[in-house]
Amino acid sequence: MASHHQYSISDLAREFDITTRTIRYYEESGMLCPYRDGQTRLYNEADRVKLKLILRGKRLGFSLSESRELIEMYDPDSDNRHQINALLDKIHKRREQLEAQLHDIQLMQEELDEAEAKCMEAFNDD
Amino acid sequence: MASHHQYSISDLAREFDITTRTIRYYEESGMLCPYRDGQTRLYNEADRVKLKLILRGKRLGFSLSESRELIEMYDPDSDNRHQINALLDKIHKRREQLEAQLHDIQLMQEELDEAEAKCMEAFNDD
DNA sequence: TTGAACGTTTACGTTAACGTAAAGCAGGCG
DNA sequence: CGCCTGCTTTACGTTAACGTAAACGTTCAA
Repeated sequence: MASHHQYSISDLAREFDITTRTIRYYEESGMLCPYRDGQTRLYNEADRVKLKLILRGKRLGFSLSESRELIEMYDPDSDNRHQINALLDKIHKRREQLEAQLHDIQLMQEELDEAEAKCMEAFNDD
Repeated sequence: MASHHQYSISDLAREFDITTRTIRYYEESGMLCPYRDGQTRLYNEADRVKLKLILRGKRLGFSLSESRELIEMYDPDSDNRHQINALLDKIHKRREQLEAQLHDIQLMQEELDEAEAKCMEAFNDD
């Protein structure tokens, strides 16, 4: 059912507005392992999604290794109970972090409201 | 109206769970300039709030200089229209960033729900 | 009075996340 | 054929945000 797209490294670089160096660096760090046609890297849809997740993690302030942990949760290689419990624990902690972050964002948004109002006010005082 | 508290550098370090080096580094970067009693730094409530803002910015994935920009918006030194317009522009852009970030968080929360469900499922399959 | 417990400065070290430059191979085109 | 475009590798450089160590000055309780 479709979506057997192939992407070159610069296709992805263009789409996500990053450099090819960045993509290769993510591969160096073991976060991507594209198929090779000879020397040339060929990326499929799964690779593309992974890259997207990495970049979203980055926007959320996660380090690469933190993002890797998150992404590894979706890999179907969890085989024993101990692993699964560790994963559930990670999920729980991550969720707490996100909620704290949500709170931070709400606070900052309120303050942006105030700051904006203050600017407007200063604008009318002449 | 009180709140003329004084804090030592390690008071703040303890409260926010960071090192004194970190606090001094923020001063080096021009984000804090505490009162001095001789050589010794003495921080007041305003300094404490500033530090809190810096750390919140950090949790939100902002660099120090980005946080500085945000904090400077609250300093009452904006004197001309050009400045104010620039500030309003910054506020607008920051708000867009925050909304994108909110979206990212929501997505990630949904995925955490799914991941958790998947784990639970694997847990029941025995 | 001495020795912890706090503070200070100066200065070099470290890590993550790339940037950048050099040198080279593969394919298409005028 | 020569050149351009796009890919590759290797490898050293860079910046932010501190860590860490050395050497020194207070203060205060035993």
